[in-house]
Amino acid sequence: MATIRDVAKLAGVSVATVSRVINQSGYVNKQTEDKIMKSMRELQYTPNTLARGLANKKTDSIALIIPNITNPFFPELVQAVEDAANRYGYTLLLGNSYNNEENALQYIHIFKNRFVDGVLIFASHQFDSKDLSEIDKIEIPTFVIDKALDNNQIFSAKNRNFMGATMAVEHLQTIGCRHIAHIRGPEKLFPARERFRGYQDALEKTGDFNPSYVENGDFSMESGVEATLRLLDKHPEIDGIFAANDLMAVGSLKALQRQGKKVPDQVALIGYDGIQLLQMFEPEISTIAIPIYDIGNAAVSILIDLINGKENRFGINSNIMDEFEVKLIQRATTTK
Amino acid sequence: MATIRDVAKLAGVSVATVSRVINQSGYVNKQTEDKIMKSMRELQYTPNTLARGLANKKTDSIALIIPNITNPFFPELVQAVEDAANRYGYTLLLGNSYNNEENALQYIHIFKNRFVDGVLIFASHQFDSKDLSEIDKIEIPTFVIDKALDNNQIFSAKNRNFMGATMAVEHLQTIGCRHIAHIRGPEKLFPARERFRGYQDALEKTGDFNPSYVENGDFSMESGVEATLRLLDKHPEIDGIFAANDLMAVGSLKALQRQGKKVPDQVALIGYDGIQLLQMFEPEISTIAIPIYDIGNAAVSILIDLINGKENRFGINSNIMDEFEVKLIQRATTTK
DNA sequence: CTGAAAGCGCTTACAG
DNA sequence: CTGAAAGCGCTTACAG
Repeated sequence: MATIRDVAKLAGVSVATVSRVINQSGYVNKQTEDKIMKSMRELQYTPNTLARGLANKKTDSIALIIPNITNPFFPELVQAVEDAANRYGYTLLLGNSYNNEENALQYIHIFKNRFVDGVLIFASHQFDSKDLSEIDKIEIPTFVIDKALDNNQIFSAKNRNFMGATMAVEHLQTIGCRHIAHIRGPEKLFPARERFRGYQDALEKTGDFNPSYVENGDFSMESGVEATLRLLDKHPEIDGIFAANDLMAVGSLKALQRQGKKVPDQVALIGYDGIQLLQMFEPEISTIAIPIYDIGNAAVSILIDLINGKENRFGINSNIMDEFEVKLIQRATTTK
Repeated sequence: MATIRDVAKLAGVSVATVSRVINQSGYVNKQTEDKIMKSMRELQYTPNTLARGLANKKTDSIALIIPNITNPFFPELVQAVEDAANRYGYTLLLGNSYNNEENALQYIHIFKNRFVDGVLIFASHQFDSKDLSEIDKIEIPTFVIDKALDNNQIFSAKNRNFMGATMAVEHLQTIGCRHIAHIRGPEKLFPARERFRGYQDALEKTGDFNPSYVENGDFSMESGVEATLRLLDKHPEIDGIFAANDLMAVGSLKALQRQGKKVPDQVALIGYDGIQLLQMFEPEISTIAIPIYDIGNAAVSILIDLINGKENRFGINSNIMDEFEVKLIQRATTTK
C-alpha cells in the first residue's frame, strides 16, 4: 500500500503538504494541489486510518450499543444508524448488550479502546447513577436514545409515548371497542411507563379504566402470548387489546388465533413501534409507528454535532425526540 | 489515559519490557513481570489499539458483510459471529451490502482501510470473476459463507442443501401429502438451486414431479405470498408446499390464511433455514433448520485460522460446512 | 504557500 | 533477561 511518503515523493513535495491537501487544512497552491491529487490517484493512495487516528485522536467511527439484534425492532434501527453514519463518512461498530448493563459498559470500554469518536446507546437498560457516572468518565461523546435521563453529560431522546398510547386507545374506541385491555411493558422502562399512562389516561376520560384489564409483559413475544391468555381467561368480554410494543402484539395475535378468536371481529388488536414484521401476519397488525429511521438519523447527526463540539445544538437535556411525531397505522387487526 | 511509558516509569523498567509482558513474548523475569502487572493495574492501563495496530499490522478485529440485517435470517448469524469473535478477543465490524455486489466490495475496501484482520462474507451475492479477483487483491484473509466458489484464495462453506430439501419433501409425503408444490429461490443463488434439485429428485423417485408445481420467488416474504396465490389458483389440489426459505414460507402461510385454507389440514407447509421467527406464527411453521449458530462459530474459527496462517486446516476448497447436519423441525404446519 | 522535525503509543530486531 | 533506538504512517505547530 502506498503511503503519504510515496505520494509526496511522486509529487515532488513534502509529506506536510500532502497532509494539507488530504485534510483540506491550511493554504496550498492550486497547482501543487493538482499535482498531489494526481499522484494520489496514480498510486491509489488512501490514508492509513490507524496512523491518522493515532496522530489525531479521531477515527471517523462511531459505535451503537443495542440490547439485542435478534429483537426485530433493532435491525431497523441499526440500518438507519448505519446509513446515516456512512453518509457522514463514519464507520459503525455494533455491540449487543443482551439487556445487561454490565455488558453495555464493557462494550463502551472496548469501543473507547478502539477510539471511536462517539457512542450511541439505545437504552432499554436501566442505568443507575453509578453506571451513569462510569459512562461520564469515558469522556467520549455519548448519546442515549429513547430514554429520559437526568444526567447533564449524557444527552437523551424519547418519542411521544404518552400521546401515542392515547391515540391507540382512542382508535380502538373509534372502531367500537368497549372493553379495552392493555399488555404493559416492563415497569423499569420509561417508554413502557409512559405508554401505560397514556392508556390509563385515555380510558379514565371515558370512565372505562379497569386495572384488572392490565397484564404485565416484558416486551417479548412470549410474554404477549401469556398475557393475552390470562386476559382472555379472566375477561372473556374483552374486545380490544393495546400491546405496549409490537412484539407483544405479535404474541397476542398468536394467542387470540390459538383460542379461535376472530381478529378483529371479536377482538381488535394494536401494537406500538411500527416494525415491518407486523406486515408478515394475517391479518396484518395495526400499530402506532415511531419514525425509527428518522430517529436513527437524528441520533447520528446529534452525536456528530457532539463530537464536533456543538454541544448545545438542542440545548442540554432538551427532549430532542419530541420533534418526531408518532403515527397511527391502521391495518387489518383494527379494521372491521 | 495511561501509556506504556507511564507503566514503564512506575515499574522502573523500559517500555520494551512492558511490551513483552503485554504480548507475552520473549523472556521476562517473574518478579519484574509482577511489578509491571501491578503498575498496569494501578494505572488502569490498557494498550492503545491504534498504536498497536500501526506497529503491528494487526487490529484484533474482523468484519462481517451481510446482504441485509433487516432480513430475519441475519441477526441470528450476526449474533453467532459476534459471540464467537468476542470469545476469541476480536471486535466485529458489520456491513450491509443491500444485496449489491458493488456495496460489498466497497465495504471490503473500507474494512481493509480500517485494517481488520479478516473478513467474512455471507454471499447471497453472485460475485463474478472480476469481483473475485478484486477480493483477491485485498490480500486480507477472507472467508465466504454458504456459497460454493472455485477460487482458491477464497475459502467457502455451504450446508447440505440438497439433502435438506429431500428431507422436507419426504416429510410432507410421510404426513400424507400427494400434491407437493415448491416455491423456488432465485436461480442465481447456489443454495436455491440445490434445494430445488433436492425437491425434484425426491419427487421423481415416486414419479410425482410436476414442473408446473414449481413457482419462482426471490427469498422475500412478499414473493412467498405471490407464488402461493399463483399455485392455489392454478392447482387447487395442492396439499403441501415446500418453500426454499423460511421467509417465503411465512409469505406462503399468509397467503394460505388469507384464502381461508386450513393449515395443515388442507395444505401443509414447510420452510428452510430454521429462523426463530417461525415460532411467532399460529400455527407455528415447520422447517429444515441449518445450524446457524454453529456455522457462524465455525466461520469465525476458520477465519482466525486463516489469519494465523493455518490455511490448510480444512484443505483448500473442501466443503467445510458439510460437517454440519441439517435438521427437520416439525411444528404445527406439518402436524396433522 | 511550503518543509523539517517532533510526536501520537506501540513493537521489534539488535546489543548486551 | 533487559534496554536503546528505529520504525509504523500520519498530523501539527514552528520557521521560513
